Amino acid sequence: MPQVETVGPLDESVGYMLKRAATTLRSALDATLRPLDLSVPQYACLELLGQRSGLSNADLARGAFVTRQSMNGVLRGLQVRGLVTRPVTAPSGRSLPGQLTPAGRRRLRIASAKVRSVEKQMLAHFSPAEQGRLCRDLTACISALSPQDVGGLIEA
Amino acid sequence: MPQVETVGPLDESVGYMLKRAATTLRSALDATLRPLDLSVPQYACLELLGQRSGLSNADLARGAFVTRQSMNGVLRGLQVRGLVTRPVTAPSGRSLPGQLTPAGRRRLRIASAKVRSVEKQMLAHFSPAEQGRLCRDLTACISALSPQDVGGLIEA
DNA sequence: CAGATGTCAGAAATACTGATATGG
DNA sequence: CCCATATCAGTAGTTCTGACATCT
Repeated sequence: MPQVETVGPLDESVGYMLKRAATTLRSALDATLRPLDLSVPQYACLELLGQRSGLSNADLARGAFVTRQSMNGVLRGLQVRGLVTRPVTAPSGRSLPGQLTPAGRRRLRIASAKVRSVEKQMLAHFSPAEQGRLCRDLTACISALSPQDVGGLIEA
Repeated sequence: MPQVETVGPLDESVGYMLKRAATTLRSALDATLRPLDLSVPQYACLELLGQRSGLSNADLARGAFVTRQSMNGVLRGLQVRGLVTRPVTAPSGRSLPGQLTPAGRRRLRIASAKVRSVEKQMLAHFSPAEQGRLCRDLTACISALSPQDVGGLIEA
């Protein structure tokens, strides 16, 4: 049983390790949020609304890395449970600004603490400086792959 | 239009940036592999078999971060297209060791080059030393969250 | 007009759960 | 007996694609 844990070229691939790390974190978050009856996208939605009230469905979808359709379902679930409210008619344009209810705020506070605890465990052996460095490294990876910065060829 | 790109607490969350980076990379890989008629899991499967011939379906599923059921479908697709072969009867136990066909090896060579190119773009502004450091950082994140290393509480 | 949004629909891939059977 | 494997089935959530209407 090779276990695939063998040291090979893939273990030196940043892309592969990036995927592994993201998958591992996702699993840990799933397990942590399950007792709160929240999926990761649902938690992300609450967190986004907690940090900026009035975000639309499309805003939340981008922020949670899901499609508008999926976020629509997520929002419906949160509304049914009374954690989020959205006006039935758009105050301007077509966007429906979402908002946390008091219950939503309470649930978010608990979930947020558990999520921070998982992140703390993940970064247990990192100094604050190293955490900031890792964050900047990841940001650099993102911008280097972003469409507007195809400058890899232009500003080479 | 808030755009969600605003600088907020989430931008300092390693977990959030990890997810963003993984999503961005996934999109870039999707676009790169599309012309080759390969999905990311399919490419991962070929890459794994290229580096270690004879991996079973379960091995490949673990290596590509998908369930055994999904990898089963992936493998079927690759077999139908003549890129991978698997024996119909297990030589020992129940595992069916997969293997690349000559056509599979050719396809992998092309795909692997394109994937490396994407990774190179992602790490354009990283020195080799910084790449190694990022890889080690990600590895540290993974092991800190892994079940066997719940030592966060034990070796605290 | 272009662009963003909300919404609907269908096809496809995937995950999750549970169950079965086989082999080490 | 325990564990890993392969496989099948059903349910659900997600993505992708395309389309349409509304509003700025």
